[in-house]
Amino acid sequence: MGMHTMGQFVQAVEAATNSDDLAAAMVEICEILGFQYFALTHHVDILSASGTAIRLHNYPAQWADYYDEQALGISDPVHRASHKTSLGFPWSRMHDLIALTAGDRRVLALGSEQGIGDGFTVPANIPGETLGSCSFANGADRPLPETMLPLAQWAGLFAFEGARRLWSTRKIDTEEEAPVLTDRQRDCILWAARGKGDWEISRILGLSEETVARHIKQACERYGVNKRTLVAIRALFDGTLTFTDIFKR
Amino acid sequence: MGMHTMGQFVQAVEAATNSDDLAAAMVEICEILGFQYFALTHHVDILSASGTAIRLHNYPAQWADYYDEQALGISDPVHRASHKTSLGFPWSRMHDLIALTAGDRRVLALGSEQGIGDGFTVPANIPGETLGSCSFANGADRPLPETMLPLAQWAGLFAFEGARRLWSTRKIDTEEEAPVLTDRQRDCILWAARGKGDWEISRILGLSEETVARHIKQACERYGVNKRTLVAIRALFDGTLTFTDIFKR
DNA sequence: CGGGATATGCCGGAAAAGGGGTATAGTCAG
DNA sequence: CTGACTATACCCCTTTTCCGGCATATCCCG
Repeated sequence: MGMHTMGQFVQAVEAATNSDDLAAAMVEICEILGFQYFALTHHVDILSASGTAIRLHNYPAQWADYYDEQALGISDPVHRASHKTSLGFPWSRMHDLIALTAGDRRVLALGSEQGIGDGFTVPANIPGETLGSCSFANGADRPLPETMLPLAQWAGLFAFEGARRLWSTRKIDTEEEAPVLTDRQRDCILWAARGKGDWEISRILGLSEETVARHIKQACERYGVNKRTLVAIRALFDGTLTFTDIFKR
Repeated sequence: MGMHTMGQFVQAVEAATNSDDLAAAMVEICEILGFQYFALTHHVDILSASGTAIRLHNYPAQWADYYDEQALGISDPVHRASHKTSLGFPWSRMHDLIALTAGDRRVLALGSEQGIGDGFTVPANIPGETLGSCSFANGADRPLPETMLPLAQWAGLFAFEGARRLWSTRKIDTEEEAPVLTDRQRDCILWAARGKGDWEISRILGLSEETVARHIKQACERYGVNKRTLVAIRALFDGTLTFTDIFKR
């Protein structure tokens, strides 16, 4: 196969002006890659996020309905796994990424009954944005097209970018930007995230307790939140802090 | 070309037991894809993050030294752009992602003088982890191998995953078993992570304020911590909560 | 049945965090 | 040089959180 057909996919996605165009391109690329189904989605409870969240798929209607009713979008093991890596993964390897609960296995078994067997999910993680992914899947009787997975990785991300454009999720043109903390603010939030109180932090950083409180307060203002718990989580989410920062040493 | 050579790359990366093995595999895949240089890196100031951060490249030494001295790892326009997307991008398209400052152009021009012309960068963003990327580049006289970019996307991510394994970025969670929270404890921690106070949570869940405080207190005990900020972060880290849970609308 | 875990309520004091000002000094870009 | 931003420090006051203990009702499991 080749780059030729991929070129057509690129053109189709870039030319898409609505979700139907994008869906058509996805159906074609599925054909080429050797998949029956695709699902391009933000990881949210779609019923409560109607409209604003990316959501495009050609799964069997019955499965999609059940999925929405149960609000699986927020607990789906496939989605959880996609938060642990940036590389696409076959569903059969999910247990390398997350611990599967009994409920997870039930969901997977149920999907299998509904005609969704093995699949390949491409994470689409962007710091500070709603997490998303593009999944490709086949019926239980049809194996994954192993050799196509590298191209599926690319096609999935390219399609997700196309969806972001269509849903106007990209923030470059808008004025709102991810808050940037000063070094001191970040230091203080880091120690707060480690569970230290203001007084402890002041000893660690050699500041007065008041100054620590001030830095944390101002960090909260930048994120537009009013609790240090939330500022720490937001900083974690957009990459200002990382788990390794917090737990190391 | 094909999947055959990609298969060898997969084997080489998976078999790698140290960074030299990985570097050798990268050199080979660069050859195949049509690039001279690669850079697999966490986006940090490498001089102050010695040892723990992923960092592997075959850039000209002179450029790398300059880069480190100036601590470009944290302000590099290529890195900033890679925080805005999950899809690999040619450097010539960077301005679609971020606004390039005068300083950015200076860095790019300087790189060009040092033998780094156009390149292709694959973002590797994972929530809660240090942001990273894998870049492929050529000298100024050599154009990007356009048709290879989809495979470069995959190879870059695969290599980054290999690097994460070698640098043991994912190992922290195997130390101790994650405490299990009761449903109510989890509910309360979830709302606390969303920045709600006990009184608000009590209204949301239909409990008394005291009971909410009690659940949170007991959740803290299970994690062996003494602050709600830390319990929320620990729960996020071990998957008891997810960013999607917290930010879902 | 009895023990353990869970969920719920309440009290009170000590400590911490949130929200409002004010002020000085340094840095850096325009 | 000026103005914006940063880092530092202090004050006051209110609200929230933390910590101890106490008490009841449910449910499941052996």
